[in-house]
Parts: sequence; C-alpha cells; structure tokens
Amino acid sequence: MNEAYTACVFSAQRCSSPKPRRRHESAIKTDSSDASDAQDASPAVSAHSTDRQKKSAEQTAMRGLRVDDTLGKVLKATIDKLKINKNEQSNASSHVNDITDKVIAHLKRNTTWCEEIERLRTGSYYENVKICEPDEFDVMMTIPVERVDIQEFDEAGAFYSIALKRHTKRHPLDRFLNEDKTIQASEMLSEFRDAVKKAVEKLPYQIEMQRKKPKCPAVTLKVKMEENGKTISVDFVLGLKVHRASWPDFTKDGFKIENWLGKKEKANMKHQPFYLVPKYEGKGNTEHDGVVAKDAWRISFSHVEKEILKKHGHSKTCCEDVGQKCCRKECLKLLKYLLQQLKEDDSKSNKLSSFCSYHAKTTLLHACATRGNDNEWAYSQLADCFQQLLEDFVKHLRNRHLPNFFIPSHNLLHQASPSSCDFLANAIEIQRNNNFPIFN
DNA sequence: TTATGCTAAAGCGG
DNA sequence: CCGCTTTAGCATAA
Repeated sequence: MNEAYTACVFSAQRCSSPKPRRRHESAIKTDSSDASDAQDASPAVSAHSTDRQKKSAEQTAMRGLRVDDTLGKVLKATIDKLKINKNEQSNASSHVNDITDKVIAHLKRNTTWCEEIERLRTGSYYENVKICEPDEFDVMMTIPVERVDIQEFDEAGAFYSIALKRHTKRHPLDRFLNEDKTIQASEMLSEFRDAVKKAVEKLPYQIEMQRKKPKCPAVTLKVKMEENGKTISVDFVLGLKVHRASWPDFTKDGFKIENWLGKKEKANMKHQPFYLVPKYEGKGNTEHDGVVAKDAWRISFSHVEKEILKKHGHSKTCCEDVGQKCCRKECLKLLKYLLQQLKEDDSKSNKLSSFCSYHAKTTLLHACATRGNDNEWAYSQLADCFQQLLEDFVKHLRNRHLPNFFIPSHNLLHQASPSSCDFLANAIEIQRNNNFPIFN
C-alpha cells in the first residue's frame, strides 16, 4: 500500500491540513480585467512578478488567437502557481536529507535489527508532483527480507498475518517472531519509533515528533526551519522489503500498463520487490469480528508508483528534449490542487475529509492505463486532458468505485458514503462548468 | 563506499 | 514562447 494513501486515510490531521494559501477574492475574472493587476508593488515575492509577466504574455497571445482557449490559460496560470519555490525546496530538502542521514546512521549503529536498513524516498515530492510548497516528505525505512507468507488478507488490502519464510540462518527480525513465525508488527513499530526519537533528540534542529496516530504507520517529524519560520513534516515509514518473491496473487489483474508503458516495462517492474508496512500499533485495536489487529500489515507499491511517474510516457522520449511534451503530471497536479481547494473550502462540514490525494493519483494511473497513447496527453491539449480526467474522477465517485491500481479488489472508495461522493462530484461539476473559479 | 554524469524542474532573460 | 543556468536527486562506475 502506498504510504501516502495510508498516512492520509489513517491520519485525519494530515488529510485535512489546511494550506494557508491566499486566494484572490474575485471569483471570476474576465480577460480584460487582468491589465489592472500590473500595479503590484509587493517586493521580494517573485511569484507576483512572474504572475504579472505571465499575464501580459497571455494578453499579447490573446490578440493573435482566434480560438477561445480561456480554460487553457486558466489552467496554465494555475500550474505556474503550483510550482514550488526553488530556495524553499533547497532549504527544506537539505534539512530532510541531513536529518534522514543521521537517523539512519543512528539506527544502524544502535538497533541490531536495523543494520541493513535502507532509505527509499517516496511520495509526491520525490515524484515531482508536489504542489505549492515543499512541506511534506515521505521516506520509507526498509528492512530486507527474502520471502514471506501472507496468510490472511481482506478486500481492503490489509493483511493480518505475515510470516518469515525459508530462513535457514538467523534473521535480525527473529526477535519479533511469534511461535508460528508471524511477525509482531506493533513491537517492531514501537521499537522503531523509540529509536527515531532518540536519534532525533540530539540533532541541532527544532524537531517535534508527532504523537502516534491510530492506524497511521508513519513516524512523523515536524521540523521548524530557522531560515523562514516554516514547518515541514517528514514521515518515516517502516517497511519490510520483500525481494526474491513474486507479487501476491491478488495483484494479478491490476497494474494494467501493457498498452501504456509496455509489456517489457511491466515485466521489469514486476521483478522489483514489494513492501509491507505495519498497519497498526497498540493493543485493543479490535476490528473485523473482534480479531485483535495489532499485527496487521499493508502492501505498498510506492516505489513502482514513483518509477511509473518517471517513465510516464508511451514513447521512451516523452518529455525529453528530443521528444514530445505531455501533460500527465500537470493534470495530476491540477486534480490534486482542485481536491485540496475543495477540501479547504469545505473544511467545516467535514464532508470531504475522506478524500485524499491518493484518490487523485489513482485516478490518473487508471486514466493513463486506459489512454496510453502520448497523443492523448499532448501538452497543447492540457485543457481537454484535464476535463477528461475530471470526467473519469466524477465517474468513479458516482459509482463509488475506484480500485487500487495494483489491487483491483481493493476499492479505495468503499468506506466513503454515497452522499459525500455525490457532494464531491457535484462540486467538481460546478467548477468544470465555470472555468474553475476556485483556482483564482 | 565515493565520484561523476545525467535528468527534471525552477527561474531568468530575450 | 524559447534557450540558458542552477540545483536536487538519481544511476552508474570506479
């Protein structure tokens, strides 16, 4: 399971974290009104001046254009707004990298079962689809294991029992094994959390470790940065890296990328490991007919998602200098932003709290799998592509059916209420029909 | 393990 | 709109 999704669904705080982004008050602007914006005297913030340049560029372009591409212009202006500031990125990433380096060094030195721990950067920041601010970083900390037995699982993609398999020699995780060789997720997670806490305590940063949230596998650090006073969050997610094992059977009918990235690429990716993330911590977490689910696990394909987004074109040269530029990532960014803005506008009613960016990402993956040809995502067709993606999303919502891209039996909307799905679908339709006033 | 070269994206100026 | 520079992240070789 993707930890971005996990963290989002399982952590109300992260899901609803309101971005203090300023929005222009005037909802719908006509093109001619833009000229009056040129008076902006705000110093320092470069976004303003680029806005101005871009708008005047749009105006000159307008005069030469006969077709009505109002929507295209709105969307391109929005994409510009979503770009993350380079200085902030540099600052934030150096914090994250330094902290992560030191946490890993500490774990390797002081925690016996972490000697082989590996870092895996995942999530939207490292997929180049992070929007607005570089304020959320996902880092998986993975322990290599050769094979596992997945003994029980449910349609929501959770496992209730993971056992180490065919380990003749001693394995560093042996100390977490029950008599039946199943692994105690909660014990591992709890030791991991304590070790991270110790590692972080002596670092020369303003770091707060967030309280353990139920059902959330991440150890979250809030790091306040000296340079600009902003706070970023770093999620460390413990995982088992299962190599030398093929993907579980229930992934068989998912991951349909043959007509998009090709059979060969699919085979390559299927040879990669998969990851298991401990789902619960603590006792008394009863679910599913009273079974104590404290040792539940969730499968993660974050690494594959990242690679898919990197090699996102049918043509090998998609978006390279020699190739054609596509708008797949831009469409995803726009969909994420739309969802984020709608959630923010409606934060008090809580109707949208169960929707998160992983729903947007999954919708894009299905859309790319269905429309694999690069012509269907030409950058010049951004507006049409985005409209179609929204149609897809609305359809998923109306049917209350959005299968996990890797696990078709896992419906990501199965616990969303019909009324909230309709509410979101309606809100999206309103935005579509009015050229997205929420983006202004 | 470290050095090196490549890529994607931001930002700037024409 | 285009080309150029810079940077973080990554793959690969040494």
